[in-house]
Amino acid sequence: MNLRDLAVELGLSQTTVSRALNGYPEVSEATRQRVLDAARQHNYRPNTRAKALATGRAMAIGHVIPLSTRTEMVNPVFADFIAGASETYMRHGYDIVLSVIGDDQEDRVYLDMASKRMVDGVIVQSPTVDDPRIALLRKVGLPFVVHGRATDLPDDYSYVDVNNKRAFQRATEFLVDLGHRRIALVNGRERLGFAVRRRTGFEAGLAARGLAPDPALMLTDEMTEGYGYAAMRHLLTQEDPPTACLSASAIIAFGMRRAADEAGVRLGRDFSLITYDDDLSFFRNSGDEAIFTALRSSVRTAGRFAAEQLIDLIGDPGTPRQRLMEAELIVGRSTGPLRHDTRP
Amino acid sequence: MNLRDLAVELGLSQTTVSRALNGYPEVSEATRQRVLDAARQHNYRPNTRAKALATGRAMAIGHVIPLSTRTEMVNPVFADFIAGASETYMRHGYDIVLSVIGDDQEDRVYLDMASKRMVDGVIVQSPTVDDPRIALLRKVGLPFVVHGRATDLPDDYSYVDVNNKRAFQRATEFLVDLGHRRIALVNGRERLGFAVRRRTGFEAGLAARGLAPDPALMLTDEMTEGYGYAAMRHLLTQEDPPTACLSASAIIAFGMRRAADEAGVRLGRDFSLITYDDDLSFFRNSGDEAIFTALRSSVRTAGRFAAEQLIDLIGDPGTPRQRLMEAELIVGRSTGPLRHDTRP
DNA sequence: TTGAAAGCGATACCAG
DNA sequence: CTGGTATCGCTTTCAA
Repeated sequence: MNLRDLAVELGLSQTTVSRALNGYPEVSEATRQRVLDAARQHNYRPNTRAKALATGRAMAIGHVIPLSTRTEMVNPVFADFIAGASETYMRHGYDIVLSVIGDDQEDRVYLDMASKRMVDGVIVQSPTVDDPRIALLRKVGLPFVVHGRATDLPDDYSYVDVNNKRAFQRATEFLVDLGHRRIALVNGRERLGFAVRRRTGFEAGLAARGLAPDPALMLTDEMTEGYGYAAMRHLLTQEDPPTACLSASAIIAFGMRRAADEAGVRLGRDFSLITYDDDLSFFRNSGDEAIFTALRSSVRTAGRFAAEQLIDLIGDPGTPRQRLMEAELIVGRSTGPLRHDTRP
Repeated sequence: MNLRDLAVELGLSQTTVSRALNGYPEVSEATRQRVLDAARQHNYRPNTRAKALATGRAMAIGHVIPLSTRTEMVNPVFADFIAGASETYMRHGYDIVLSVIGDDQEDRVYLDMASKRMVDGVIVQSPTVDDPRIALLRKVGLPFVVHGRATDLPDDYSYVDVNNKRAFQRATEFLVDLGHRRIALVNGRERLGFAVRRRTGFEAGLAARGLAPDPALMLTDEMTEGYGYAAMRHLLTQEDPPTACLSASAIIAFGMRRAADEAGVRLGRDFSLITYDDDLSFFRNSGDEAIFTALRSSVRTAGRFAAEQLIDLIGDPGTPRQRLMEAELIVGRSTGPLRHDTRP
């Protein structure tokens, strides 16, 4: 059932039917009702592609999910981010077009998306320190919002991010205040912007308490369970082992926990482990349910924010004004309410 | 740059350019090369929507991700499933349209996808025992492949599934052969088809070794970390506690591991825990790295299979023949090669 | 081997 | 308030 069929059946023109369906004011109420009823009855839905062609808007957002070429694995956090974003999209009638792609060929995808006109905008995940995608997208004129920030680039694009630096600084100070002096940092790869900011926060926290960072306690690698395991074993076998640690992700923390178990080290007693997961949440001695629920609900919130930003950007195509936004989502051990800090 | 621009620039008709680009044989080689070069040079990509409108094929597949209305959370396994599927899609030029939606309103999405003609087929995840979506999709004539099976329905649709029953039976027999007599089953909700088949396998395993199932050791609930934790505590405090357990998912196993830790029970020594995760993999005393890598790579394989099935189904629209397929993916402790059993 | 023209299913401008 | 018609960008007969 398409528009013409419907129009013929109603004895009206396509024009009128279209107007009635899209809420144009110049249609009489009686006609509109008749059209609406018929549409409902026949389960009519406008053909997305035809509509897109006619309006020039795809009503779709592209999400590009990088598949780490080293680990060949998807960060499960993206699922929750998308879940959050889709709440927003649903309200605004946008669809999601997904591309899962090795992080070495992302450029091609963005170019494709732009030139094939299949999406009105894209979300950029996990920016690297000096991310080339941002320039690329700006060049092709595809609206975008970044989840995270590219440290070395000017902040003249839209993003949703959390204050990684401050969070790690706080966590570090917290550990020092508990009496810890030897604190380790098990970080992700520093080509990722957030990993750099986390280290910076860690160092700032130590400095604020008059401590110097020990390079032997600062580890960095791809964020996997195996890395966490290896890191923890490595740390525990040092001659002057740390008594506490900041881990950059839940998955790392799982590995660390396993190594601790094997070594007979009880987390929370013998050793303090703080996990700050996926830009968004903050846990002590991770391993309990909060790590699943709180992390995920905050990632979802970030997804919602990003989607709202992007729709806003697209919605006003005349003015290419950019927006900055920083959402601070720090979630305690129990799933409490989220706090959002927005700066203009 | 669109087709007309390109045609004008080349001094050819749109028809010829289109034919050259799409590999039609009646174009002279010289012309084709000229067109191809110009297209590459101008970074020309056909407008997806126009193409879809003209051909009647969207070149897109719908994936509907259910968001459990109870836990409000996305099963991270879907990410890997989609990653696998997208390898296949990419090769065939299909895009993915994603809908994340509460499991109470899935019907609407499928209807929408069908009538809005935005996808050529869909993947159905986590079928329930008597899943209404299957009849719905068949009615609207949208090609689909199910990841899993709907137990109570005839097998006259395409699916990719693993032999849950046999896997649980084997695992159970394995535990009995190790000397265990009191074995627990921490299962998912039995409205899901695979949960039923897992229990059946568990019971069959016990029966095969001459043991009777004890209802007190058979738990069922939504698969969360908290449930695993509660289940383990519950099991350990019984008057005649089990010495081994089958868990239905990694996330449950995490919770059980936490409870075991707290109770001072060492997995693999005091208590044997086998996790069979997300229809696809099989682990002993879960918690090591294999659980992440092996699980995920097998889920990806399932995604690839499903995508191939679906494309095959779509590809031959004349014959509505259905295909059955059962992939058996059993992965041991270390990430070994996958074994695939396909029966026609 | 090439080109003109008719759709595909909607929107939007211009008349009436 | 309603309708005719051009248009979006591409594919696909049908003619030449």
